[in-house]
Amino acid sequence: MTRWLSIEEQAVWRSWLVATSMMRERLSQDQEEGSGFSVEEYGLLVQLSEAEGRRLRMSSLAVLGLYSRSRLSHSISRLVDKGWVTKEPCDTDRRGAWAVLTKAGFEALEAAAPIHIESVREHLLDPLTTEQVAQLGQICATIAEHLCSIEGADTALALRVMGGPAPEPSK
Amino acid sequence: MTRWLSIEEQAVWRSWLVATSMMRERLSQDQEEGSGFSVEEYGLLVQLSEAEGRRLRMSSLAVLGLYSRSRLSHSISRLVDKGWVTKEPCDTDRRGAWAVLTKAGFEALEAAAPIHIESVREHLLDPLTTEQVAQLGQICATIAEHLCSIEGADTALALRVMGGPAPEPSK
DNA sequence: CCCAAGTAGTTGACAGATCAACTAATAGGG
DNA sequence: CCCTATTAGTTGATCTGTCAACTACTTGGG
Repeated sequence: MTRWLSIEEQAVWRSWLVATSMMRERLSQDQEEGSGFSVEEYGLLVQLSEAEGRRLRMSSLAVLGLYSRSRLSHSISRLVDKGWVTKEPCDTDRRGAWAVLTKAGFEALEAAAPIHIESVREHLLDPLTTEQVAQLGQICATIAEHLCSIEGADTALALRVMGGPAPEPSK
Repeated sequence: MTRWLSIEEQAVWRSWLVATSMMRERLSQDQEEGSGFSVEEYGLLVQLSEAEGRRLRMSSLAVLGLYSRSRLSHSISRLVDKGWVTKEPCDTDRRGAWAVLTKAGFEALEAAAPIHIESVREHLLDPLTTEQVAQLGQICATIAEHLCSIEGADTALALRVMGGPAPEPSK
């Protein structure tokens, strides 16, 4: 027995679709015009830049960046080619590998950040009232938490930045 | 002079990123498991199904579905191969082409709809309070409208379903 | 009536993402 | 200590999306 969407719910859903997809596209566009990398790569570099020693194990980075292992592997290879990242073997687990942000990578990130931020402000935060921004934060956090609770436990790691202290890494 | 994001703003932005990307992924997964097509294809078929005569000119469909011409052309070819859609020449403009939903396409859509709806409810609507759903609708509509106003005029067409009567098509 | 400019749509080359299969190393129960 | 199950990461085939170039048709000014 399908519980169909009411007109209002449909409207909410469609505006969600339009807003998220247009926002994603606009961000990509702004980003790629200014800096040499895509929004996705930007996200990875940010994660690395915030990590201790500007390095993360591949699998942690995959979780934090919501990447599949395979996608990450391919992406990182490209970043290595561009010189933003290097890979180092892991002493304590010889299967493992560290992805390490290079100096050049960090500088590229610093250069790109203002463009990114400006785009976020202009297209997401500025058009909303302060109250709406707060509501949006609450709403997205709820949705994200709900989705995390469904998936594997450690996906929740991706939320660690979203408030509260960082949970202990799972390994 | 970059106006950096406050901690709270950062949290909002990141939860937006996580929520939108996880939501998209989950929806794809639920969808593809049950029906034979992707969320994107689903969107196109819905647009066709709602149009008069279950047909749309390629360019209108591109606007409504937020597709580039090229992407649409490729996607429609695939849908034609699968038998969900056919293409018909346009009498009044011999450059033009109609994308027409087939009977099989409509049936596939009907079969997929409950899965789609269920996923939207479960992951987006249900975890939120009624009030939050309303807020989210308002927020997304604002963002979408803002983005539309930046881009070309006719992108606004994509919003026609979001409430209010349909504006006159631009041509 | 003609010609330039614009529009509709397609195409093919390329970049990025997904998927399944693979190697290599660790972990843990007997 | 071994043997299986699990985890880390990579690879290559395939699919989808993007971009720029292209054909074909329409439109509107002179």
